[in-house]
Amino acid sequence: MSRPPRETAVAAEPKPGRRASQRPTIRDVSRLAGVSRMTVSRVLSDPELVLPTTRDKVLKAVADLGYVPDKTAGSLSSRRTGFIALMLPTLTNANFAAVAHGLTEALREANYHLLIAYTDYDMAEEERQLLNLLARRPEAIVLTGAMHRRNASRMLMAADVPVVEIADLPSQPIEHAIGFSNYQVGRTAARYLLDRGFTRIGALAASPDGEVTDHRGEERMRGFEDELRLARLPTDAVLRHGSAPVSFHHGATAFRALVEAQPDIEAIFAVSDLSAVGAVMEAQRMNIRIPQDISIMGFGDFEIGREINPALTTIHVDFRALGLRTGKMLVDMLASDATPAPSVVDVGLRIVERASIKDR
Amino acid sequence: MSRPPRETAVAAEPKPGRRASQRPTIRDVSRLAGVSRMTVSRVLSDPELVLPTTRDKVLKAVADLGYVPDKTAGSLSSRRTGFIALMLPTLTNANFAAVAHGLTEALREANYHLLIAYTDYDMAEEERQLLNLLARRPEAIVLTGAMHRRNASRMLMAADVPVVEIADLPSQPIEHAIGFSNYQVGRTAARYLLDRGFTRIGALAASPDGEVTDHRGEERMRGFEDELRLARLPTDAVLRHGSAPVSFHHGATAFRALVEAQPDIEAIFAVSDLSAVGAVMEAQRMNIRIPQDISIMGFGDFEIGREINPALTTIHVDFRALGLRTGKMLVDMLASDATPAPSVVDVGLRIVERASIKDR
DNA sequence: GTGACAAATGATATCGGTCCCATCAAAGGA
DNA sequence: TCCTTTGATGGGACCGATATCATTTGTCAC
Repeated sequence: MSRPPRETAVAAEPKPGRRASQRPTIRDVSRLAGVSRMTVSRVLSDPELVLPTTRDKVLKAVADLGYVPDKTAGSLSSRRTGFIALMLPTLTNANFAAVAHGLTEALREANYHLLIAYTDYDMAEEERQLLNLLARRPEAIVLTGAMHRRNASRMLMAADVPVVEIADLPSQPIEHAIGFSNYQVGRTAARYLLDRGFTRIGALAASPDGEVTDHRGEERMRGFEDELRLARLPTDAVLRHGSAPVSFHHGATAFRALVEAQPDIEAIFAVSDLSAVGAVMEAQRMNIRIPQDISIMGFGDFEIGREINPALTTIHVDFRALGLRTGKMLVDMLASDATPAPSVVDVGLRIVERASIKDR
Repeated sequence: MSRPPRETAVAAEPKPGRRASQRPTIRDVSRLAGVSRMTVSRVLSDPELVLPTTRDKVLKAVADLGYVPDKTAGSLSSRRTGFIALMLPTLTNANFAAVAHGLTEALREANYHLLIAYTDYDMAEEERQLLNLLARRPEAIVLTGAMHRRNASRMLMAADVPVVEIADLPSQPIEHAIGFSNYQVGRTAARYLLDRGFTRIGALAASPDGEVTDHRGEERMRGFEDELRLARLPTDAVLRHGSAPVSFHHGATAFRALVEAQPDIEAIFAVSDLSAVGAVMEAQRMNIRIPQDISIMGFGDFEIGREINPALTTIHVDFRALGLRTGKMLVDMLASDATPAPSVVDVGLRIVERASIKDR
């Protein structure tokens, strides 16, 4: 019984193992170049180790095939994913975006890639996102804001991953922290207004009872109120209005509400430049002169504050530098596999005096 | 010769293979629960397949160990990374951030994670970032802006990954496109001003010769100039000033330069609301009344435009919806493994009439 | 009771790289 | 000359999951 005739010279059929992908692997490159897989791997990760002749053969094969190494496989094998995780409240805030930019820049040359997640100021979401991030096995994790659920903290301790908390100075840091004290921001703002002789002082913030809470903003308000109280001034003009996160519109409506409730108000600190700018715009519409009638200061030094009329006095924190610094620290830390002692760095803050506070 | 005595009852020493990590693996869970690894895997990915009793045993073991599955390993095995790559010019632009938000939201329930890279408007960087992204084996890749280097396009074609270009309508889409025509934005803006009877019409944009180029902004200007020319109007008041990307400050300085060069200017289109708002602020400082003396319109409908005085007339594109829509399309596409025909969707644009254009 | 079929679980190969160690050739030293 | 050292390359195990198929157990009809 003769076997049914088969085409001769069939190309070696791919084994029907799993569904075959078209993408070339390191094995294809090695075959084409006539070297072992290890040699290909070396050419791509540490070319010095390979003879120039061999290297060129390999690089040609790589180019011919359009080979792009699979970092998923590489990560699994080397136990280094090259990911740094970053958790933010939101991306739609220029200062948080600046943190991400600074981080990216610092990580770029060391060839780490940022893995961004954001919580929309929702703690439950933070916990979920944290799991997602951890599952990707980042080599370090950067958190914004110092308020975490118990569970989240536990997960982090267990994960055996360097943790850096930024943009705040937690009273009980998980490990490293690079930031500034939001509480001090509030106190500094109040002090600044007190030093200028204002006595009817108010503030614009979000209500902490909303669906979401901006804990960092709340800290600023706490500091602000404390400083007022120390000066034996009332805090009844500290307005919690609307829900977090604040916005230009928030500032506008809150300003109107505050002025209507407290017509004799002299100076206002807004929890964010966003609110402060909105307040200035509303003041224009209400024919209230800034700073002659009311002085306003904000926090965050957003670009728009420099451009409005009058330019906004604010408290500046260099968020991009914060990101850069954090990135540099991580790169150093991950390069030397020593585990440095937990550190807390205060990058400080700076009042930027512009024209929205009355000279007196 | 007797063997040296050894401790009895040593806990099974971990084989000294590679440096051992402390993190529990699926194997640890399976041992603790007394089931196979496969059963653990099923409990975590498709619990319906497992008997409730077994499931509970496994979940308890998972909780006791604090086990977090390693998606790197899972991705390699299943050939599904759960990553969607997103390439943006920058994160520090509210509209691009909104795209990222919309995308994230649409992808969340299908459990995809966004992998963000950005180029800072630099084409060489785009190419580098593209390689980084591709190496992570995303299941789809979303690009912003339709201008790519030859090489980048080739890499994408070869990568065998669904590609969606957004926020523009490329003349030669790589595959799918969801966006709007920046050229039409420019024409629409010019038409709007022409219809209102303005004849001395100018524009504020960045110089295309700088280190970085905003091709999407350039397209808007091209459309704007074309429409002016069709109306037989000069384009000499279309000012290219400073370098991309534009900012509030750019708008302020460009406005001053334009007004000084063309004192009789009646109406101005700014390539972005950022410039337009900066221009309005500079006008206030110059005691030029908007819109009585000069009318201004922008593009992008940024939040600040709603709040300034006068409120800014602008061209609105719903970037968040754009992201959402893209995400939904991808989720559908990846769920059915059919390869849909390349599609191009124009989400259109809308003029938002506010107070910065003079009624005449 | 028995066979057919479904449900639950397990064994093993595999994904695509890198780690570790072995091998071999060439160079240098005694 | 022979041994040691160094440099270049290769072989095979392994990273930690999942895909696939096999096996076991349970259910139901006849």
